[in-house]
Amino acid sequence: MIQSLTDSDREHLQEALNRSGQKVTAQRETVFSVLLAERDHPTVDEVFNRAREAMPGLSLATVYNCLETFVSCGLVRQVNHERESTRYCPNLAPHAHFRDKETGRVHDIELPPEVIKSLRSILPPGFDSEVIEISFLGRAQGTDKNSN
Amino acid sequence: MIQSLTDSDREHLQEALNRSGQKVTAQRETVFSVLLAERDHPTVDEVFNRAREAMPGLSLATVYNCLETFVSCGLVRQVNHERESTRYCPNLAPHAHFRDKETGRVHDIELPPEVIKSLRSILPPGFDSEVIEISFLGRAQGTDKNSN
DNA sequence: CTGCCTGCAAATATTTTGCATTAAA
DNA sequence: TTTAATGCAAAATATTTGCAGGCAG
Repeated sequence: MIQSLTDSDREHLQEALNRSGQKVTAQRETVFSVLLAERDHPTVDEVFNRAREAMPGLSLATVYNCLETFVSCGLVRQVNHERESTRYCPNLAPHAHFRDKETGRVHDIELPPEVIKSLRSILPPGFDSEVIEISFLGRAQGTDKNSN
Repeated sequence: MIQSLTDSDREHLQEALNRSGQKVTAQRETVFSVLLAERDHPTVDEVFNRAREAMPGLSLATVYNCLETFVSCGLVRQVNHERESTRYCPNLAPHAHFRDKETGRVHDIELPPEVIKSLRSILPPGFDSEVIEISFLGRAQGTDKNSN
């Protein structure tokens, strides 16, 4: 069951959309609420299926549109894992991803500033990077709850 | 123009395939030589087109098969970049990737052991990772030659 | 020989696009 | 009212699969 947005999340969405001259729509609210509900980095298709529960008429193309919009206004990040479809993640704090080989589940791993700094330091002169994507692949024992 | 494998590279291929009970075929040699020739992390389709120059009858499905085989026996790594097709890279030394937003070109960035160590150290207990993928996205000035 | 591999074609899967309609601001 | 977003269907991409015949070991 997808719950609707809290006032605070709705404001967050509205502000980000307005900032880049985009409109708040019911579809965008629904898709955004799906991303916030379960922090499991769903694929487009997973988002589509979950969102349709709350909004049966919703189309797949609209889900693609919404996700692209969210990425473009910085509400959501795309994550690619090897041989996997693109996944989406509303956690904007700097973090790495850990994909469990067994379960396929994707966990967020906190990324301390000094690690980011040491990573940036390996770039040769002339290389300037805004985005760093870090993915681990392996096994996670114990943890069976959503990370974030 | 794709040159055929050096003896040393051919041995390398042969050994890796044998080790996992796979066979050396002309197609596999061709595909492997394509990967070694230009270190630009080509997509499947790019590999296909280049390989066909040397071997016109080659089929796309075979290229997919070959690449999967190479990945499975550790000859080649897959690289995924955001919103891009999977790319392939025969550089097995630990390294990060840097994708230039302007040119689309993918550079390899050397990854010092201490940086790898600091990355592993951020994993919570119970998380065990064999593979770390690090991608930078940004702009690279100057460098216009293949990195590797 | 024997089993793995190739090539083909068809099936899936994924993502994008054009356009008429609808809805937000 | 004006501009942007949705929904649909079709197209474009990307990847996988089944299977008959071919070839490496």
